[in-house]
This record gives sequence, structure tokens and C-alpha cells, in this order.
Amino acid sequence: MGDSKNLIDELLHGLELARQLQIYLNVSSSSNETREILIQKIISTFEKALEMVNRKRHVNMGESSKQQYPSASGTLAIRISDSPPLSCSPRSEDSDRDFNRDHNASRKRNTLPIRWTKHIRVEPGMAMEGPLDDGYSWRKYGQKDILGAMHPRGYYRCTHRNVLGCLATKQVQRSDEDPTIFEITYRGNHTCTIASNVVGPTLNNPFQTQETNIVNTNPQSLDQQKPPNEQLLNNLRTGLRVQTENLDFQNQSFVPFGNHVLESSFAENFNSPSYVSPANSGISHFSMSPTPSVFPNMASEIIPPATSAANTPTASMEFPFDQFEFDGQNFTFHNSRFFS
DNA sequence: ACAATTTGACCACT
DNA sequence: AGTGGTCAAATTGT
Repeated sequence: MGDSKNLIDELLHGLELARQLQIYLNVSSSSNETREILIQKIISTFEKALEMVNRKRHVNMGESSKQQYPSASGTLAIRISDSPPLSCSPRSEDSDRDFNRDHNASRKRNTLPIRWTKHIRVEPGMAMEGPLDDGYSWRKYGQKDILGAMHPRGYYRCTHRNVLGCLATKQVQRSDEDPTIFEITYRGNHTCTIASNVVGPTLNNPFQTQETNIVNTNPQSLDQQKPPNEQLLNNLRTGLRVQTENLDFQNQSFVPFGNHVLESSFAENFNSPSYVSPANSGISHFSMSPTPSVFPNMASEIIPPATSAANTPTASMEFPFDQFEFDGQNFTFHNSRFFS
């Protein structure tokens, strides 16, 4: 228990430092020395936190199932807690529902295990009627007032659901604490974008085009007009903007996998010049709770200029869940194809 | 006319 | 019974 408290303290400390750094980085008069010190502190804080987690895991686990959490510069392992069964395919439930219109079966509650969240911030003062463009075409199919939430939750499915059978869906929930932040929960994989190669390795490095555009959400515009590829390319051409924001890492509403570990070399891929995910542009910003990631407090997002619509925030991450492996204990994410 | 969104109703789950 | 997720008819936009 003491360790958990310390862990939380450390992570909170990291959060605070990161916030300070964010402020400093926006103040041109601050010295490089100050930045260096802050960055060192942040790294140190997170490393300490990770050590604590590792210690705890060593105590709780036998040697055989031991998984090391990475240092800040090493391999990223995402710990995910209690899970629905992993035996089912990511889309099995949805598939049954949509293409079997037997109403008894089709109305079955979606127990889709694969889902992940993003926290997106839009510029205050801009239209924020909904999420920004994330490179995919979504059609809204519902909206619901959620108990305890100030803002309704929007339900979206892939526009190509009927034509291509793409079963990806997302839910968009505006944050109560910070109305400029949208929490987007993606469920299922885009089968339509496998063909169109939305997260293509051929796009330019988004780090080269991160300067400018402010998010300009246009709730009435349509994101259904362009194929995802073209949209993303357009986004990259016209400039992207990175926003770093604080995540509520204590939010533990998502339980996608279970007590397993997602292991991936995110960090090293982030340094790779060839890495181009229009979705997250190399900066970790998705979270899988309850312990979102080793960077629990920070979410960075590439905010593309708004080409669309309805409610989609920014370029989204296409997450190739078919590259997960589950061996009964660990959930491994093979990201070589994803990041290459 | 067609496509997208809105919204009340329905259903499954807890 | 309460809640979240989805459906589908009605409405709105292009």
C-alpha cells in the first residue's frame, strides 16, 4: 500500500513537473538550463515510479511471469488490468451483431474487448461541438446523456460499415473538468483502412510539420468526402500542431485486456525518423487504463487542421490489434509493421 | 434526392 | 430498475 501511495505521488510529481516544463517551453525567456533541469527531474521521477512498479510486480509474480517495466528510455510496457476474455477476436461481437440481424443475438451488449482511448484537446474558443477529424470517416449513430457526466456521449461508427463491413466504432465524451478535452474511445479495428492504408509508412514524418494550425472544428462540415489517405496527407501538408496535455491517469474506466502486459518498443520507435503514424505521430497519447501507460500524465496529440466534421478530434491512431499476441499471461504487441 | 444527424425507443446487462 | 449502447424514423443539410 505504501508503494502504491509513493507511486501515485511520484507520478503526480511528474505531472506537475511536466506542466511546469510545458509552461517554460512556452516562455521564450526561460533558459535552456532551466529546461534541462526540469526534463531531468521528469525523467527521474518516472523512472522511480517505474522501479516501484517493478518491485511490486516482482513481489506479486513468480519469476516465470515477471515482466520488467521499462526505464524511461527503454521499452514501453503498458499494464492493463482486469480483462474480458481474450480468446475472442477483436471484432467478433460486433460482427455477429451487424451481419446477423437476428434480433435476439444482435441486440446483445457489446463486450468487445479491444478498445483504447485518446484524450484530445481543442483550442478554447474554437468550435467544439464535437471531435475533430482523425482521418477516418465516421457516422454518428447515437448520442446519450451519461449519468454523472455534464456532456452527452456521442456514438460513431465507420462510414464504410455497410459497404466494406468495417466495424470500427468510437465514442466521444467531452471532459467535465476541462471542456476543451475530448475523451475518445475507439473500439474495433478499421478493416476499411487496411485496404486504403491509412496509417501508411509512406507519409512524411509528422515531426517535420508540427508547427502551426490551430484546430478549427467545424461541426457541420463533412469528413465523409475524402478517403482517409487523402485527408491525412492533406493534414500533413497543411501543417499539424502538437498539443501536450495532462491526462487524468486515475481514470480507470477502461478495462480492455486484463492483467496482462502490452509490450512494445514505443520509445525507440518514437526516435525513428521513419516512423510515421499520422495518428499519433510518434507521441504516446493513447491510454489503456486503468494504468494507461508509463507516461500516465501526459498525452500529446497532433491536431490537424480541421477538414471535417462532425466530431472527430484530430488524426487518430490506427491500432493494429491483429498484431497482438496473447500467451495466456502476457499480451504482446508486435509493432514493427505498425511503426515502420 | 440523397446523405448525415438527431432523438426517442428499444434492448442487454448489472 | 437504472444505465449504456444501438436502432431506426424523422429531421436537417447538401
